[in-house]
Amino acid sequence: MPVASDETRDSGPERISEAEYAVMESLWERSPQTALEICEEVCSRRDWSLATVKTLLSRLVAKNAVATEPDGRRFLYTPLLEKDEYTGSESRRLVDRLFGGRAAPLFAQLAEAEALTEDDLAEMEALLKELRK
Amino acid sequence: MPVASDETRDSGPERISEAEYAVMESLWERSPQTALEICEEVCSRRDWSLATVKTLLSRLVAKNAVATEPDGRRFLYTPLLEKDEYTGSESRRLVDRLFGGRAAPLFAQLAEAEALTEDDLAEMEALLKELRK
DNA sequence: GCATTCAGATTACATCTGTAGTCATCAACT
DNA sequence: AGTTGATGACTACAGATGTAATCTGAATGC
Repeated sequence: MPVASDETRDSGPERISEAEYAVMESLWERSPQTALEICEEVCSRRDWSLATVKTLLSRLVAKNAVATEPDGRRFLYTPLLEKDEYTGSESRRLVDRLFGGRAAPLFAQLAEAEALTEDDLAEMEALLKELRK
Repeated sequence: MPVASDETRDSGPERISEAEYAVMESLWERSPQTALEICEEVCSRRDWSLATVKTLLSRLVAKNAVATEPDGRRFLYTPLLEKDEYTGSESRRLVDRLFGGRAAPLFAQLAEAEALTEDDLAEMEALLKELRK
């Protein structure tokens, strides 16, 4: 029997690192963008060089998190990974890892740390009411 | 003016990695414990060798997250970093990074992902009521 | 007292991450 | 057409992490 055509496995979306996330944020804000445009937005904030952004972009492309489209001799980058998809899976990871999958203790934790604003409370109340309907 | 006595800086508790966290979990569950006892609890679950646990323990000691106390020729390990301290700071990190410091969108996210159980909802309602008093 | 054994300490090593520098290429300007 | 500048590709390199194997010294069994 022939060797199965491997190397096509996806094994779930690869995780993206914190630095890579900064690049994604820029792309979620506006896309497509060139490497230079992204750098203009994030390089000063993070004190990065353009080269750093380019490296992060190629890693993101390798991870299938952003797509490239040629535009003359440069590339336009577009996010493939959606922001909600990312924040959702990271949030679930945290809840699973730290709170055994239960969200309530996380909430209690944030309350104790006084990390909940008045607005948060109001929004969450509204959300709860909505979920209960 | 003399050079400030540096090298005593703490610069905040060092972050602990995911593998290290597994060891901390065991110690939070019960402490003090020996390296072997910890391994008995986590090695099978994570498919680790005792050597791995020992490495992680020394890194945790270096990071000031656990304390050692000699017991004959081996050590008893005790957590220095409290569980709440850790989960609290990790939770805040996530909220800051992904949701601009606002907790409400995190809950919206979890709700959308159907990561909220009935119990969670009830507990959160109770907690909200409590916070509002 | 000497061999065995059981710690912790030291060393190993591949991968991932942060952060760039350098190379090769292609278009554009003079 | 040759030089210059802009771009992505390739290379670099240190520190963190995952995952151990090996070394070393002390306790213990004869």
